[in-house]
Amino acid sequence: MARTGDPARAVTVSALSTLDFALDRGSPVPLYYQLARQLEAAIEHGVLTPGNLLGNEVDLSVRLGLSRPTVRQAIQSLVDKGLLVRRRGVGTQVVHSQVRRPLELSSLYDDLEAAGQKPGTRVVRNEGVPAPADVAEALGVAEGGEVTVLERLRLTHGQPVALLCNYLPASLLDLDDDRLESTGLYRVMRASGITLHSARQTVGARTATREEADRLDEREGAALLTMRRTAYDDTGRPVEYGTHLYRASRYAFDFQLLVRS
Amino acid sequence: MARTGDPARAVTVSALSTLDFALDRGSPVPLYYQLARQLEAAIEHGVLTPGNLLGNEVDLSVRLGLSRPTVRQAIQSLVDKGLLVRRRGVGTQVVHSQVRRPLELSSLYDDLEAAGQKPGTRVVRNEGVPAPADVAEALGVAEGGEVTVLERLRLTHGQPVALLCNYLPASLLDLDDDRLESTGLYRVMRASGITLHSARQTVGARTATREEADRLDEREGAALLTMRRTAYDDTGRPVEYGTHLYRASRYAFDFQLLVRS
DNA sequence: AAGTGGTCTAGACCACCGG
DNA sequence: CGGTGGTCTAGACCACTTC
Repeated sequence: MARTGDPARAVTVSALSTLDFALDRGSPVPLYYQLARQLEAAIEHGVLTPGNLLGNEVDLSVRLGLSRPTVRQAIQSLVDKGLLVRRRGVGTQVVHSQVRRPLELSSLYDDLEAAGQKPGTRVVRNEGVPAPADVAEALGVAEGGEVTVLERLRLTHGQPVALLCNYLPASLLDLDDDRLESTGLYRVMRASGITLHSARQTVGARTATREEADRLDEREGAALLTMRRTAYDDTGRPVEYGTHLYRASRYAFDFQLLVRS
Repeated sequence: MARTGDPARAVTVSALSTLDFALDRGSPVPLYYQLARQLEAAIEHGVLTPGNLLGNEVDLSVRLGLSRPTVRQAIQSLVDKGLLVRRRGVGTQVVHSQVRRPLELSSLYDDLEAAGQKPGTRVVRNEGVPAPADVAEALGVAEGGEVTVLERLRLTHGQPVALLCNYLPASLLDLDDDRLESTGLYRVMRASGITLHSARQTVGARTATREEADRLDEREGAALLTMRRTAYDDTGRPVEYGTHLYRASRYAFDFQLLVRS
């Protein structure tokens, strides 16, 4: 990031002009997406460093042989990700940022795997039951109507991390114990053609009861993180309702947020 | 053209064709934004109900006297908010959804106010101190360099809800105790021209120490929600680092998430 | 085959920022 | 003032879904 001794330059000009981008018009991948990915990679690898100006859109589009709207679409997608900031009359620059993990619908399995923890799962229960009142309301089914209940114990290094209890509309999909023990619920759902769209979560805390403490290998009265979630597919239909218990001594939720402007 | 009276139609045609939108070309408000707001209002007020098809973009643009890209820009902004879903070859429809609160950089003050709780604040501490190691790292200043420390007790109905400890770079802004007691920290920062851009949060839980219990009016060993956060402005500069403690019996975090597709 | 959204072009004018 | 991004137009062709 050699801040040169040139006293007149407050902001370094980017090395973008020396970069060459490989755009393949024959590819089914959209041009704006190809460009966005390559810009992102350049930022990731430090070719474009924080504070660098990106150069104006018109020049860039001419150099790349693209129209300006297409270049804008690429840039906009990175702005939406929080990697770039645009200022009218100034230009587009790379944001300084220590961490860039996006906020996603948190899947405990994926989180643990990303942390290199090799998660394990023990399916404790997997059967059809009449829906209790809270479940019926969350899933939009009649109280007492059949739903699938799924109870799992999540482990890392052989130690319990969380107790997961999920309810799904009956006959939504086949929940094979073996598949559930080798991956996360959301992956099983996605593989069955269910596209998650949104979810509502509530995160709280409470102390462990005697029974919970036993199952999680904690002491009675230990602090637990609680999470209640309803997830919806892209038609707005509820596809999952769950209440989860996490050992606070071994797990915390980690978010990266972008402020809507 | 209009759908024939085929009774076997699964999806109702929207009332959009009977709606009239008022677009003011003289206004400084962008046309796509005017349209987006009016579509959003129509959804909000139930004029466009979940499952309704929106009608194709070309017709809509002709009817409104706008170009298709402009109409698309309006629709896209609502798709990004999770209100609409587009399917190639099918159309654009309103998403069924019980709740539509977006996830935002959670400000406790705003959250409580939105819940009609009339939050109160007692500023316990507000002074310059040498930065401890964790604060120095989070804010990107030298260890022992001066930072402003702010400790506040947040109340509703005269009862403590949370104990907030925040650190800010010294001389970032004037923190007037009176203003802090009448509103939230983020509002004070915004009013000082600081535009928040992103934040990283970690949410966990633990049991209350004797002293914490006293200050929060809880019992020793009660479950507390913990939150650690670093917030950045749009240049990527850290502007705030905080560690917060919430009474789990009186507060929980509530999120609405959209899945990136 | 017909209809939809997805992508792309080659221009245009405007609003804002800096010197 | 010149340069930047912000907005807008009027077309075009393609990919996908449904009938």
